[in-house]
Parts: sequence; C-alpha cells; structure tokens
Amino acid sequence: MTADPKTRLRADARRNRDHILAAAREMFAAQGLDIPMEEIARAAGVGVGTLYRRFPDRDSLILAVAQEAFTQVIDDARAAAAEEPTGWAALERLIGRSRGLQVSFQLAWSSARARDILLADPNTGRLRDALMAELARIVAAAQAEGTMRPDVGAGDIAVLLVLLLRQPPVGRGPMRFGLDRAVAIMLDGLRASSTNPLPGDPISDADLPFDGEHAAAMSRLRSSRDR
Amino acid sequence: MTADPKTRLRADARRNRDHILAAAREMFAAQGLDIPMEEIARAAGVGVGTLYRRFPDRDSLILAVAQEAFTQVIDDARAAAAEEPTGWAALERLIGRSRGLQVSFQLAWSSARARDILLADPNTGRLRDALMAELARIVAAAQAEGTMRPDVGAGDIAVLLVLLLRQPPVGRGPMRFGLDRAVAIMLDGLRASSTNPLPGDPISDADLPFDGEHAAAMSRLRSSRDR
Amino acid sequence: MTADPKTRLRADARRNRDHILAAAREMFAAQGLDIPMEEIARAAGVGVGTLYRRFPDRDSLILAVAQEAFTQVIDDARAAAAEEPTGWAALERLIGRSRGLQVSFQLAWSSARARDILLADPNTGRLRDALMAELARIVAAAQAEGTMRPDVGAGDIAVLLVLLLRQPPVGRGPMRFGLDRAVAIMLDGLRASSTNPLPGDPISDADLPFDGEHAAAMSRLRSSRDR
Amino acid sequence: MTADPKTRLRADARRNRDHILAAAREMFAAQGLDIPMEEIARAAGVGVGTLYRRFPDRDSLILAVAQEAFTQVIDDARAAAAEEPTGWAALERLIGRSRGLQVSFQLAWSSARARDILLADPNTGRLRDALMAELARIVAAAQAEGTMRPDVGAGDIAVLLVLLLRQPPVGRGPMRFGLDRAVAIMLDGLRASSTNPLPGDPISDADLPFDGEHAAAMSRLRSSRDR
DNA sequence: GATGAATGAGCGTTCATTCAT
DNA sequence: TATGAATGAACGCTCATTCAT
Repeated sequence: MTADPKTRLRADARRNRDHILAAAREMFAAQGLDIPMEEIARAAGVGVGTLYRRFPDRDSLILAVAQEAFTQVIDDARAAAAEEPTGWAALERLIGRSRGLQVSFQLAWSSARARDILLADPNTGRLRDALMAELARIVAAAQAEGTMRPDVGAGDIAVLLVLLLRQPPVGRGPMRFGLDRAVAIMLDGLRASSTNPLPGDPISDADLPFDGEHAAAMSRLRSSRDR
Repeated sequence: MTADPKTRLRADARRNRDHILAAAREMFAAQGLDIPMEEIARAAGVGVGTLYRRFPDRDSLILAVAQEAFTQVIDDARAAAAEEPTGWAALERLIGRSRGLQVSFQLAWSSARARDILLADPNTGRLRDALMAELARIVAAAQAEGTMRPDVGAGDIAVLLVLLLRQPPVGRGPMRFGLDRAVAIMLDGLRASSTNPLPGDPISDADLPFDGEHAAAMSRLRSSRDR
Repeated sequence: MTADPKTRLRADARRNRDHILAAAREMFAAQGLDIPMEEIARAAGVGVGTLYRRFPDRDSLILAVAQEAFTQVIDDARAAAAEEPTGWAALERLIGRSRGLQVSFQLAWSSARARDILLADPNTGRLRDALMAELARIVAAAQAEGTMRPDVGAGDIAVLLVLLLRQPPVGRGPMRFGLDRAVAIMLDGLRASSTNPLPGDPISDADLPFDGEHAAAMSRLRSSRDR
Repeated sequence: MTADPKTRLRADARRNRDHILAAAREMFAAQGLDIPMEEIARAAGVGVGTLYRRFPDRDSLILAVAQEAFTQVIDDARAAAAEEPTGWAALERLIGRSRGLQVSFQLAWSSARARDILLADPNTGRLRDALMAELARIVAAAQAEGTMRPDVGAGDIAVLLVLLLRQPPVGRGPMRFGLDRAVAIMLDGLRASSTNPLPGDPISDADLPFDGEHAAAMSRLRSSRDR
C-alpha cells in the first residue's frame, strides 16, 4: 500500500549485488579465480564501477562467494538433519547432495589464496562452528541408532565432505558416475558393520578443519600483499 | 682427451632443464601456477631466456611438471604391485602413499587450466593407460584373494585416488591426521565384508578418468587463447 | 507568517554553496587539488550531485576557491591602506600579513593547471586591477613620505607578494621564523636608504603580473582538455 | 682497443636512464607531477616497461629528478664560491643564477607530495648539508669582506633561495624581469649598509630548512599509501 | 647457447560525471 | 531539488615473450 522509496532503492542495489555474486560464482567456477573483473561485471550486466562499489577488491568478492557457498552447505546439513527420519539418512543425503553444492563450494578451496582469504575473515570461524555443530548432531543420531560405527566423529565426516567438495565440478560424464560410487564406498566404510580399527581417536567437532589457521592466513595474505 | 663439445653441451642443457623443472615444481606448489616466469628462472639459477629456450611458453612448463608428477604415481603403483605380497597390501600402500605424492601431483589438477593443458596433450592418454593397467592388476589380485569386494573396478580406485591426490598439501596439522583416517574409512568400504550394493556397475579401466576429454580440453584451450 | 519558499530555498542553496567552498578550500590545502570530488562533498555534508549542481566541474570549483582567496588579499590590502597611519606601515602590514593569507592563496598558485584556470577566467583581470590599484596607492604614499625608495613601483611589490604567497603553508618550525626574517630583509631592500640602482625601470601597476596571459592560459586549458 | 661488452651494455642502459630522467624533468615541469607515466616513456623514446625497470614507481622517478636538481644547485653554489673573486660576487651570482635552476628545481618543491618524497629519502640530508656548507662559506667570506650585513646566516640565504626556486618557471615576460628586480631588492636588503635590526638571531646552517622533517615526511607518505 | 634489457598488451582500480529515483 | 548509484574512460603497474648482445 505504501511504496517506500528507500526500500525500492535498496531492492535495486540488492538485485545488482545478487547478479554480481551469481556471475562471480559461475565465472570463478568456469574460468578460475583470476578471471578479469571486467568479465564478471559484464556477465552480471553492470559496469566495473558498480562491481567495485559493492566489493572493493577482488579478495572481498572471492570472500563473499566463498562464504555464500559455505552457508549453503550449512543450510543443507541443517535441512538434512531436520527432515530425514534417521541420522543415517541425513548423513546419506548430506554426503550425496554434497556434489550438488560442489559447483559453488569448490572455488572456495580451489587455491591456497582463496583459502587464505576465507580463513583470514573472522566470520569464517562462526560458519565453521555452525557446520560442525550440525555434523555433530547427525553423527550422534546415527551412532545412537546403531547405524554408524562408533569410532568416528563429526570431524571425520567433515574431512570426507571436504574431499568431495574440493573436486572440480563434473558434468554428466563417467566421472560423475564414479563419484556416486565413491560416495557409496565411503558410506560403507562408515557403517556400524565396519569393524577394522581406524588410526587414532575420532576427530571431534573441535579439531577440524581450520583451527589456529586464522592468524597464519592473515599473515600470509599480508606478506603476499607486500611482495 | 677431447671432450666432445656437443656432448658437454647436452649435459649442461640437461642440467639446466632439470634445474628448471625442479624449481618450477617447487614454485608452483608454493606460490601457485601464476608465479612469474622470471622468478622460476631465478630459482633455477638461469636467465629467463634459457627458460624460454627449454619451454617455449608457460603451458609447456606446466605440462612437463604435471606429466612428471603423473609418472611418479604410475611408478609408485608399479612398485607397490611388484613389491607387496598381496593385492590388498599393494592397494593399502598405494592409497596410503598417495598423500606423499600429493605435493607434486595436486598442482597438475589444481586449476581447470592446468587440467586442460594436461588433457590436451596426446601423451597424457598413454600415461593414463599405464596407470589404469597397473590399478587393474592390483584390483584383480585383491579380488582373487577375496580381500576386496568384487563389485568395484580399477576405475573406482582411480576415482578414490584422484579424490585424495587433488587435495592441497597438508603439513602436520589435524587435517593430515584426518586424511589418514579418511583413507582407512575408504579402505574399509572397499573390503570384501562390505556387502551393501553400489550404484551401477564397476568402473573398468576403460571408463575413467578422462576419456573423451582430450578434444574438449583442446577446444577450451584454443578458445581461451583467442579470447 | 508564510515563509516564501523561494527565499527559503535560496538560503539553503547559499548555505550549501558556502559549505562546499569552505570544504574545498580546506581539502585542497590539506590534500592537494586532486582530492576526489566525493570527499569534498562528504566534507561539505552534501551529496556529489549537489556539488555538481553548484559547480559544474572541478575547474569551476578551483576557480571559485582561488578567486575567493584573491579577493581576501585585495581586502587585506585595502584595509591596510585605510587603517595604517603611513604608507610604509601599510606596506609592512601587507607583506607581513601576507603569510597569513598564504594558506588559502597558495593553492590557487600551487599548480600550473590551477594558474591556467584562474588566468583563463575574464573576472581575474578585474581582481588583478583592483589589487594593483591598492598597491599603487600604498607605494605612492610611502614614496611621498620618503620612506620607500623611489625607483620601485606597485608591480615590484606585487612580485614580492607573489614570492611569499606562493610558498606552501608553514607551521611553527624554523621555516616560519626564516620567512619572518626574509620579509624583513626584503623590506630593508625597499627602504629609501637603499641606493644601489635596480635593473630597468620601476614596474608599474600596468605591467604585472598576468598581462597577456589570459589567451595563453585559455589555449593551454583547451589543449589539455582535448588531449 | 678492447671493446668491453659489459661496458657497452651499461652505456645503453645509462643512456636510457638519462633519456628518461631528462624527459621526466621536462614533462614534470611542463605538465605537473601527475603526467601519465606512459607519456614520459614516450617522450624518452622507451616503453613503459623500461621506465618501470629503472624506476619502480612514480615516486622513485620524482625522487631521482628532484635530487638531480638539488645536486645542480649545490654544484652551482660550489662553482660560484670557487670562481668568483669575492663572497659578495659569489652571492650575487648564486642568487641571480638561481632562476636558471628554477626550471628543474621548482618541481621538487611544487607539491607537498614531492616534498615528502624528497624528505623521506635519507640521502636528502647529505645533499642539504653539502648545500648549507657551501652557503656558510660564501656568507662568511662576504661578511669578512664587510659587504654583507653581519646579522644574517647561511640559513637566511637558504630561505631566500627557496623563495626564488619555488616559483614556477617564467619565460621572457614581465614576470621574468620583475624577478630580476626582486632579486636586486633582496640583495640590497642583505648589504652591510642595511642597519635596521632583523627579528631574532641569524639562522645558522644547522637550523634550516628541513631538520627533523625526515620522520614526519616518512609517516605522511606511509599514511597516504594506506589511504 | 645464455643472458637480461626492452617491449607493450592487459588487468586492477579509481574517480569525474551523469542520471534515475 | 538533493541524493548517491551507475558508468566507463584512464592510468598505474606487471609480466609473458622477444631479441640484441
């Protein structure tokens, strides 16, 4: 009823921002992180200036795309935990679906530089904690059901997830199919029927994957900037 | 008495080539594929001109480093097959050792561009065939022993290997340890005791991993060059 | 009872204009002539759009600031002539105070570009004439008193004034003190007791300082714009 | 007799360097310090890359031009002291000739930024000391002769010199002539016959002009870089 | 054959100016 | 009329590659 001009303006800006993020996600995935900023802008249908108004430099764009992707993984884990009847089903869905998130997530991990940018941001820690909490919940449920071997922790699941998420996107070829089977093999290795002892203790949700790396990433970024 | 100048020259040239390859391997791993050619030359102790004499452009240097790494994986598979008493032991050694090869291998797969360069080279097909043949031998042996589930093929092992090799190098942190456990989980999933059916048929040594990608990679490279 | 909206608007506009000029004067002095327009707008508390409404481009803003500064010098000369008891006292005050005007004046002369903008404006000629007339009055008075050497003209004073005004602003260091002494030395050189002949004839108020430069400045500006 | 290739190469490099410096000196003077690097390169007859090989950024080019100009002033002072029969004659020549050096020197002082670059360089201190030593020698000689008033020091001369050197270059118009007269007026103010007391004490060669500014300039440059 | 100086295309980034709201 | 988002031209700088020595 009341057309708020401020809201309208914001809608435009937000639309631009979203276009830029979507374009960046796709271009990064397709061409790598060093795609010219101008091409991203063109793909988003805006001028370079607008891109730079929203994201003051390439790093901040990479960070935004990466955290968006990270957030999607968390949302997916949360949805799986909430909607699936059993912990094992949630686990299967999460690891199975994970390849669907690949396209957006893998870029975040595709280069040492991208990783550093992500780790150097303080918000990343919170995202990590949220994801690990979700995984811990799923693992606990599956183990309580007796479907998952008891000697693994949320950190172990995170490692497997990262293995899968880091792969470059696959289309519809044999590799895609091979990944489905690899996931199934991993899941079999996680079943309660697997009794061969694993090395060391379960990796809890406090151990992985980037604890203590924040400072290191920051200093690496700083020194690379000075170079 | 008279040292043949040509032979002497060749020895020098070979030394230079080796220095350059070693420097490139290290710099690529440490700094990424877009390290300036001049820094590689400096690290190799030669001038840029010499570097360009041996490798006419950056792509050919990347290709040489990548194929060298690929060859190491093959050698390792061959050695595992030859020296281990059982197929399962060879498999364990290969997958376990794989992380040792990571450092040199992952660079070859670290970017879409590097992958295209590798795939576009006709020699890569031969290397792939050699690796798959080795894996097929190990799988057949392990299945004959009854230690490996019968519904997997050499291609499945290749997929798992690629999952592991593509990870960025890890030092001695929790991630390193997590990878050891992930490997153990995968191995458990491969044991004969795993009876949950896998989706589809075993992936044979003819299906994976880059069949049909040669032409695609060539055209991608060509179009990126024209851009 | 009813405040005329037009009048109100004009008051607002004038306030905006004044804020912009004040902000520009300070930012120009502190950061140089190439400070971003947006920063000037922010310092003035208006949007860039408003700034551009008042001053259609950077040059016209520079011109406005410069002429404002010029006007201050004239006002000061006029006040000195009116308020001081003797011509010599007026001269001392003018040259002595000149450093107080420095801060705002020197920016107008700090770059070839600013000078051209100023010279290209037809109004500058009127300001120059007003200043020279004032100086001529002071010089005539001082010479009539017998305190100033007779072989100098208003133009000579203008040159000395320009020498001082063009200096970048000094704080409270040794340079500030040094300038006080330099002024005293100059004044001593101007006294009637100085009898060493000066080269050429006195520079009258018609000779200096930018006669014939108007056209040159305009063509320089034009060609720099075309470049 | 022996053509040393190394020397020849160096000669080429040096020639390039000299061309670049000469072009920069002229372009800076004519167009200001923010002339595009590419135009300087073009004027020097080299590519931008070569310019950047010799001077890694604009600041270092400004610094080189400025110090070259500074060195010329020192050389001139030294020559005047050595070749003129009296201290007063040396002083007259130095201050008179100073406008000849203007063209190259004034750029060094034409902007706060240039001044900071110059002051931040540790070598500048040595140049300053050399110049002040020369001025002190000239002043002492002229005062010993009884031609210069005894209550001025080398620092006072430096201030006057700076006043003149900071002026933008003048061609052959009335301003040029006016400067000749201004110089004569200043010289008259410096004669032994001037007996009006100056404010404060003579400025010695230890007081001026940039003592203690090195650190300040460095921090200003640093903070402007962060902006 | 080896060297490293020179080139210049190309990308990141900034900012003057315009214009939709 | 005021605002500030959008645009894109322009410049600083880097680095792959070439070529004179």
